[in-house]
Amino acid sequence: MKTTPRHLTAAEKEALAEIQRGADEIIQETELTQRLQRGKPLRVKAGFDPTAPDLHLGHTVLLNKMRQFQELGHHVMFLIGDFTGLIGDPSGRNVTRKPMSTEQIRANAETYKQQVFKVLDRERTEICFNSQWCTNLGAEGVIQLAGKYTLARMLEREDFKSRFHNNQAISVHELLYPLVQGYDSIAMRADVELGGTDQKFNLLVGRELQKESGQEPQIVLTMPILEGLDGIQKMSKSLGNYIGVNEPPNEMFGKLMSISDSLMWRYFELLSFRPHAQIQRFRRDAEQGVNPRDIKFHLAEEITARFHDEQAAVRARNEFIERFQKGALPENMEEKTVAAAGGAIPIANVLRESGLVATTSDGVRLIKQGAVRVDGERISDTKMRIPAGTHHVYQVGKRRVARVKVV
RNA sequence: GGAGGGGUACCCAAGCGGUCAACGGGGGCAGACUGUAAAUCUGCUGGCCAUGCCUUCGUAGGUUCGAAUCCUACCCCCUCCA
Repeated sequence: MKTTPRHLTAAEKEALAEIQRGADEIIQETELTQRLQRGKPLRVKAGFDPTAPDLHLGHTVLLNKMRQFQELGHHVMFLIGDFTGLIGDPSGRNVTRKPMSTEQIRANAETYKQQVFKVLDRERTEICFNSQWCTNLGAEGVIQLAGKYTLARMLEREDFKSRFHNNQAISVHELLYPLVQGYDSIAMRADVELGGTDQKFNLLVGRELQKESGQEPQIVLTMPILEGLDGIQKMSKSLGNYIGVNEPPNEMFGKLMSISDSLMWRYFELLSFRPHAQIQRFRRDAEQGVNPRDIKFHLAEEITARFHDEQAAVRARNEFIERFQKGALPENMEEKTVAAAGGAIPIANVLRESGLVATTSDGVRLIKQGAVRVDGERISDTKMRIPAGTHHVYQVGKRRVARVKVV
């Protein structure tokens, strides 16, 4: 039975637009508008696997959306899947995931908490652990839960389906994952659940289970998966194409500046809090010949300020300009001391021991390629020896610099 | 349980007695060009006490002057049949 739709007020329209921003899919949008019109704060759930203790910008896409809900006055629940962590989310996997130990999960949950409040409002966030209600489910509860879903429906899920067809193992407990996640929605009485597009199936199971238990089904809102620095693969730590929320300002700023122009718009869309109109204006500026680099500065500064502060961001920008546009040396260079055994030490060893290169062989290679400078002077002699008692600035490529004292 | 195929450097993938520290591609790094971008071109992409030496081709042995390449055993993965 549907309530007759009435026109949205201006404020409601604005709120809806805000919620829609960047979202991949909203199921069902009409349900969302209806619930918004009731004027009651929505209970918004987002679950996190306690497997990735170090958050990167990819994770923050979801956090940003949660933040938006907070600012619109809704109740945001940050769920740490400490119980489901015992199963391991099979989403997007082609192999069974190894379950984690309880200690690991607890430790990871702690690091999560420390990091998420750089985006979320601490005062308005409820942190939940699903072990709270899942532990008491018991064998009986699990069986009841399992009775609400069928194997055929489980196999609708792409990763299960392909594993099944390819004769790859699917452990029975993996089938429980979506069910337990759905049970969380019931326990939390979620109005909305947020997740990445890869979570769509799990989120939909939540809807189904809520319906069965007599609750209004949650609205599912999926966010796109953020591409990493390469602009192609998803941002992930293991691929090394990420920006960690705990990285120092210069690193963060520099990495953001290194992304391609097209990726910049994607980052604006998913990571920036700027009003949409302003981003549109940036786009027009770029089309009219404004150097995209200068627009990227705004992005890099905004993001760096979010995870550090405005001052740090400004400093990072200035240093970036000094270093890479003007070619100056960084202000705070690392100071290293290297011991020369017999009064002098080969340059490749200086590079290795000061951490500028990984191995002496690598150092030798880089010297041959003209990547090494000492006090700004390019070095070509791979066998050059550095005498003790000297203090020089060593550079390898554009990014690696250190002041090294040889003793 | 039966039959067959395969495990090579970060990943994919050649090689099947010496010329192999191992073709090629991807990725990465560096140089040129630039806006630390993209695109493009070029080089590099085991280690070290460095014109030489040492260790790598699933693991352990063996044959040989010499093995990633041949033999034996073991471990792991895949395909087909039951």
